[in-house]
Amino acid sequence: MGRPPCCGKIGVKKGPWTPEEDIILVSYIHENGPGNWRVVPSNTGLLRCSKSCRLRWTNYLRPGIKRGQFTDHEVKLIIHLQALLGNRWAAIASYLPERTDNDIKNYWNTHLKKKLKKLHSSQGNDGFTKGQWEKKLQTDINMAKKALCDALSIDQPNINALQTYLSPTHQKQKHQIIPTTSSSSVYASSAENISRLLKNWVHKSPNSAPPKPESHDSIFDFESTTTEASESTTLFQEDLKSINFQEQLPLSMLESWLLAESNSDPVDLLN
DNA sequence: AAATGCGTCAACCGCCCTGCG
DNA sequence: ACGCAGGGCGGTTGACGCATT
Repeated sequence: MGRPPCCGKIGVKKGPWTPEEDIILVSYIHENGPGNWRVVPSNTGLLRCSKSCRLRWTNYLRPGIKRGQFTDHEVKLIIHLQALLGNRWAAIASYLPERTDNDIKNYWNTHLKKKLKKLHSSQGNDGFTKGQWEKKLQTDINMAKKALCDALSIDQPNINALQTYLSPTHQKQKHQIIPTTSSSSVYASSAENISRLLKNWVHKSPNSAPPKPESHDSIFDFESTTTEASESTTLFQEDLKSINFQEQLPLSMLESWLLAESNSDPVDLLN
């Protein structure tokens, strides 16, 4: 038997929050800050369970939440991140700080999932473009998975594997299908780690230009500079050893990997 | 105008993880 | 080492509003 639900107590209110309840909760958090949700109902007099209060705050009342229509950019990001991370909505939401995981999850379930399914089913009939985009995306994901997983083994051949993936010449191999051997969750944690390392790696280069998030080439040009290849590899290895599993894949890197090579736009395809 | 269907999204449920005693 | 409780997260539900018949 599992634990009884936290909201199972008699007298605990369920359902939509009223404006009055919202005001009480917001003013309490304004004074005391978020956290220690256990004491919130008793301290505020709200007939809600602590979990409900936390959810209301994080999903609706918290400052900085953007509501309403998702922009094309946000939609692109969600599609790509979902492909990379799977249904890890909290992780995906960390790339869209103004959106909540609940919002993104709802948007995916109500808007994108259906459209992508439709797109997928129509792929066989017409669209070379649609198929081409999906194929590219899948290929890139598979290559990234393999290169990053290999690189995390921290030996020289595997470092080379990652560098190969990151190099401009990789683009010429982009239609090569590499079988997926790892789960998306394994890849996700690897990506988070590798991100910081890649970022630092670029910054440490004495002659490299500052990284431009918009430019996919500005990042990759650096490691094509052969005179620094040896030093770079050393730095790269040092960074690999100091991997922090809590770090996040930089948005610029993600976009560079996944968007720069796509001629067709997934958002357009969904319209 | 009423009935029905469908889409949307806030909120809930239940499982898992983590910290603490 | 163990159990408990709180918090986090993903999946699901159900109320609501709009569109269609």
